Amino acid sequence: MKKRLTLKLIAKELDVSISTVSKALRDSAEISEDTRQKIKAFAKLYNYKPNNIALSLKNRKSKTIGVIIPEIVHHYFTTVISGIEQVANEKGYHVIICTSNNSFDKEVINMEILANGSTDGFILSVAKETQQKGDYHHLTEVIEQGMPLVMFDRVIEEINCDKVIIDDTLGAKKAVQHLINLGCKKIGLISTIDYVSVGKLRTQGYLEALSENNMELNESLILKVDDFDESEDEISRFLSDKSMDAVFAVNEHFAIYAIKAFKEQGLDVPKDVSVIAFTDGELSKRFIPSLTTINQHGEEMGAQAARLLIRKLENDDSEDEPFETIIIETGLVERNSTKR
Amino acid sequence: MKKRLTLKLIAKELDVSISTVSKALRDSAEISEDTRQKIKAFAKLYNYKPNNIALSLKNRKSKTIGVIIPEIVHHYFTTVISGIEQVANEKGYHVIICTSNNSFDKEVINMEILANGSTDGFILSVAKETQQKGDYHHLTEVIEQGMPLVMFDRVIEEINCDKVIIDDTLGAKKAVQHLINLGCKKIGLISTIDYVSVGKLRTQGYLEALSENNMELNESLILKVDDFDESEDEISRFLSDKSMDAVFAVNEHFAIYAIKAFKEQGLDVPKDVSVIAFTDGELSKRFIPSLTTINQHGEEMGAQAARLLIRKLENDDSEDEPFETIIIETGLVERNSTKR
DNA sequence: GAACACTACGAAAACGTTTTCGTGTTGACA
DNA sequence: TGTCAACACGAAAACGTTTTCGTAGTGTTC
Repeated sequence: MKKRLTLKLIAKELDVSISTVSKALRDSAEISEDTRQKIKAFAKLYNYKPNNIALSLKNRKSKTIGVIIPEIVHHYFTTVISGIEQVANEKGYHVIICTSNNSFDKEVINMEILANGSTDGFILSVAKETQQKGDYHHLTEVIEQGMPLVMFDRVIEEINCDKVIIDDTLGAKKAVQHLINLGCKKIGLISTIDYVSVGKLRTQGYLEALSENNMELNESLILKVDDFDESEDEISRFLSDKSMDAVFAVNEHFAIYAIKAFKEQGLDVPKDVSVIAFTDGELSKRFIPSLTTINQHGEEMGAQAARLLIRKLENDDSEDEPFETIIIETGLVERNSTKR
Repeated sequence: MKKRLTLKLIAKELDVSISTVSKALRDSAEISEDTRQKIKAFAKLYNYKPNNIALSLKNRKSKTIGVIIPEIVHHYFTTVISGIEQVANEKGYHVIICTSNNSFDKEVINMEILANGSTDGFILSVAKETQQKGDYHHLTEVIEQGMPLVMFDRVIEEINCDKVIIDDTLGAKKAVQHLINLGCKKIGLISTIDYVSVGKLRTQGYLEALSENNMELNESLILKVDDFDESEDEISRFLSDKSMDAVFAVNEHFAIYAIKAFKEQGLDVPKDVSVIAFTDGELSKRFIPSLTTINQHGEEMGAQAARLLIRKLENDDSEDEPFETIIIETGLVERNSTKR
């Protein structure tokens, strides 16, 4: 097992001082051409690489971004991470990822650990439990310590920091407007209960689209799924006697259950009924029929979040710079679950 | 912006020496009950947390595991990460994730950066390009430096280190055996070209299953997909005139294309033909019909890899301990794409 | 009262860097 | 010959810890 080369070792070997070695390697003018060459040659030969930890301690920055997400086994979050990683690496940062598993405690602990020097700033999507609990002390604490924080997707209004979100309401409106443009008259909504913020916002988009088109609101066409595990049955029952010509679902899974239910009723998607979903994942692409969806552009969201964070990190007087909220445009991806 | 509390600051505030503070906080018997209480109270009040970077430098360990994977937007890898994270966190480690994007260069760079103190060891699934190139100098280098390395999934035979893999051949055999048990006589195979190792191994499992059951090998029932992007058409053509009663596909996507093609031929899955896939992902669960699959147990693979790595990290004389290769059992998940 | 053992604390080194400042050696110049 | 600047380098502090060792001060023992 070879020992890692340090400045000290090089200095001893070449019979100069540590400072000389350090300066030579950084091309300081203080060092003569001769010794500089000698030292650099030696360092290269034995593959010297400075110790990141020592540098971090010295510079009081780790060049590392901490990312905390509710869960990693989730296509959308991986696209966000992918976006974060790309711009982070480009700018010489690396990325530590922790999952909170939607647990408040784990979120707090992860933040505390990473805040103790491991990380220069955070990119975070809060855990469901945190949202419900309304306890944000861990967030305010890191902010008070001067660590920049960027929240994305699931953000907390009250916290004063940079944010990157999508316009859920507008996205939902887009989806429903698309259905209306196709000539659909009786459009159902499959959403989640309102305390899940996205459920609420997307429901609002649905309502706005209807009202803007002077279409009557029919409450019986709205389902708010309570228990995810029971959703398949719930949806099937909900769809059984409504004779809709279109459905907007707030996620892929609900859309697929809807299609399944329609099939069982002998209805064809998209001939008899159109289905559109929020969230564009692997499932949407491959399903038969493939799903028309609203794309959340996760990768761009990650990229923007990283850019925002790094800007704060590299700007010394960022203190008094105002916080930004970037809204990522959603996109309509037309596929085969809606008629043309 | 509050400044972070350090031992030095506490010492100054309480008019004792830094060493006294350090010792008091670690409950050293050298310190009198009185001062110990006083210091601990103060530290708690102002929420002192030791600086991880300083500890890393001092202890020459970072308590961090570096994970390098080919891509993160991939359900299987996220399950592995999830497993790694669970056992890592449990044992007080955190996890840095980097993606190589299947690029050799990025894999090398990531390893070099992380190896400079940021990380105590690696868990790695090599990039495709690395596999093709056959250049493993970055792997041997970190090993020589005494950093433990655990490879998973896509491993390199020649590298001497701990490994966690699944038995692709056995898994494939299981799948085909299942089809045979169901009474299928004419079983097709949709695989990848042989230089993708999993394609080769799974093909071998298919062959073994046939021969063990004394079934004749019919080369025309084997498709080796060359170009992933063209695979849909390729599969559709391949399936058009073979009148098989079952197909084993080496991944979800191929299986789905197969089902699509059968449908277009007017065949029903699973009534007329059974389809089974390797890799159990989101897609398999939700597709209609849902897919019978071979599950690779990614989470367990990650957990085992982490356990292996941490054992090496915590064992001082791990030098001469032999390397292990753990084989994760594959499981058969019966769903609706195979008849009962 | 001398010798000794505790007790409770502080000084300093170490981890691997960077950077400021000090200094010995040259050569030029008056 | 004395003064001074330029050059090339080294010593030391600093980042925040832990740990070893040294040592005042106190109390015990014969």
